[in-house]
Amino acid sequence: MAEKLQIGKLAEATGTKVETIRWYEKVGLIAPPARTGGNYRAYSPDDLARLSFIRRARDLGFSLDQVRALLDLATDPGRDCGSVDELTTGHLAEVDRKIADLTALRRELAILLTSCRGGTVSDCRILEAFGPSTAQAE
Amino acid sequence: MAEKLQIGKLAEATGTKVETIRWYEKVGLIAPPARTGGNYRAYSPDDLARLSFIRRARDLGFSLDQVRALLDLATDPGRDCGSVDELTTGHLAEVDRKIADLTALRRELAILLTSCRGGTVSDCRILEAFGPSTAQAE
DNA sequence: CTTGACCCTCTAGCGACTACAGGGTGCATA
DNA sequence: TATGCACCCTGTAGTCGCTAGAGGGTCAAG
Repeated sequence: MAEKLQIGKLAEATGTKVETIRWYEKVGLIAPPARTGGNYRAYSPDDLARLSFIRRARDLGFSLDQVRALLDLATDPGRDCGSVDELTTGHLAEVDRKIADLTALRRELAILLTSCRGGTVSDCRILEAFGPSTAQAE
Repeated sequence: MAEKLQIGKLAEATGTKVETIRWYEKVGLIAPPARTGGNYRAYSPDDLARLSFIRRARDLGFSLDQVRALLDLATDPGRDCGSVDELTTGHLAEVDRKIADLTALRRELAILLTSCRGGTVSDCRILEAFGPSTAQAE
């Protein structure tokens, strides 16, 4: 048997919080590990590899459902690699869409900011841009 | 007295879902409106203006807490406009950070994709990039 | 008098965690 | 042996900004 890791060590090794690991177990992303006599979770190097995979995919912005799909693909070596490419391409498109949205937002905010010349709220051009009648009693 | 709006009309006029309006009321973003005999919410044009303000700010990506702050500022005409500028500047910086993060992500994903040459999962370069030992039994 | 569109309250769910509260374990040190 | 401390356990509730549903009431038209 290979050496076992306590949850804290696994957390440290993968840059994950302990609670997050327990949560991944709860939602079925990692299997419930063996337990010690004192009921501590005891993880194997395989668990370390799986969690590293998960974290890497999460860092790349994949959702947990997408991670699940990637794990399924990864554990089935005969499967067509095209599915992985597809998933990644879809995710890339999503990221592109978010960047475009944020860039449009950024432009609007920048325009708003150029209109601020100080003074009081009553003649604030930023607030003006928010609606026809901004000031209103509570 | 000005004409009153039912919640559905207010929703339509502001592009908001009915449930969202009730939720804004619950979290104190808009005041509980008058009620009709049948216990229906009856909104004034002032409410319409306030909700429009809220939606506009939300569309610009401000959080509800930030919207609350903006509303507080907007209802206090003597206040220094600089606070509004500050809030907006901070938000813009946040948006810039998100764009930078997503752009870095995008680059990584694009690199990953160029490495896919088809074939089976066992020699998939994308999955390889996810960890030292990707394939693992459940 | 019934149909249908609208409204009401209350509760639970989404994603992906995070943060307790209230306890047990294991090891070192006095 | 006692005690302190770091670590672990379970379970629940909170975060953000809604969204969806159950189970009912209101109102105007046909």
